[in-house]
Amino acid sequence: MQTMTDLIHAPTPAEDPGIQATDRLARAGLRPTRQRVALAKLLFDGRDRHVTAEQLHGQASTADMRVSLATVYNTLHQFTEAGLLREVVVEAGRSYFDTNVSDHHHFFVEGSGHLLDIPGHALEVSGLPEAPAGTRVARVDVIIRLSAGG
Amino acid sequence: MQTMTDLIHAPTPAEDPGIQATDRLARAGLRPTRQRVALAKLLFDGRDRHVTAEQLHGQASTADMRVSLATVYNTLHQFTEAGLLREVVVEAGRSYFDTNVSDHHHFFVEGSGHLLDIPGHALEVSGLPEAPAGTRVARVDVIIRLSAGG
DNA sequence: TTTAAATCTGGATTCATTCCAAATTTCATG
DNA sequence: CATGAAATTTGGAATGAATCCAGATTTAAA
Ligand SMILES: [Mn+2]
Ligand SMILES: [Mn+2]
Ligand SMILES: [Zn+2]
Ligand SMILES: [Zn+2]
Repeated sequence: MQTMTDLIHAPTPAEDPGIQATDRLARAGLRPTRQRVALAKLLFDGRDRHVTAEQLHGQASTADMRVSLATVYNTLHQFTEAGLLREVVVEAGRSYFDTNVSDHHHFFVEGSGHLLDIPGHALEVSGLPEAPAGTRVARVDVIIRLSAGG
Repeated sequence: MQTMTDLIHAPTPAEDPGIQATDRLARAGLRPTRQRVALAKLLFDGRDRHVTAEQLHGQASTADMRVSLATVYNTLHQFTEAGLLREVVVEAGRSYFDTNVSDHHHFFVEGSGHLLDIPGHALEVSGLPEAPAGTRVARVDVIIRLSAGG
């Protein structure tokens, strides 16, 4: 549930890499439950991360945090809805969650399944046709698929 | 298995939209089994199509062709390996197979799951960073995600 | 505190896709 | 045209990511 105080904040989480997990949740209007705080600490450690639910669940287990896989899925989706994460689909049957919510694109290394960020300003897409009537552009994803072997 | 005669052909299937299903298979070095010919007829009807395995299986059933779902999957993958199709991933948990194997990109309409082609020449991606050492660019996919509501 | 709403959880379930081993079909060869 | 080895097909089982569910627990407004 949203409370009045959620509406008076200006700064975006992405702008402030050093903010604490609890603050981040508060700003996003999410209750700071034990599980969410724990997962936020793992996710927002300063690096840009691209993780699957299973990977994050594994990392939490390793760190002796008790969180069910169902909650990891719930949390990742909640964080995504709140704009704290972005979902990236590059392979059928697997979703990555990206802690970098700024405008950017990706290298995808086919064999390893690794995602690498390409800053949005580095890459330019020109000649975009108009969106079909009755639709609007929600997002432009550029995925550069890489194979091993230079 | 490939035979000697597979190697002496020049023209690419994509260049000749009117060729028969059996010819297409022969040129790709695939045996013209009843199932493959039937599916090729459905797929390469002149239009550019983006179908899932389930959709194609449904269409085959409707047309009173008896083909198992396992064979549809096998065939789609074989056609893709042979360069007759291209696999497109835009949503987790679902693969589309594209009869347009020329260089192009896609609009993806979020709600309906529809894919629309954007000719490759219409769109230009500039400022591509160099591929990381030990890798080469296999493909560049641009996906423009559309939401309903102009 | 009290208590309703929100959240968490293990287990069942869904669903696309893959796997499997037996049955059938294709086709090079004689 | 017949033979046989290799390729292909197939129904059903298995997989694995993701979702669903309903009961137990936690959060936070009042
Ligand atoms: Mn996963
Ligand atoms: Mn499908
Ligand atoms: Zn990223
Ligand atoms: Zn296409």
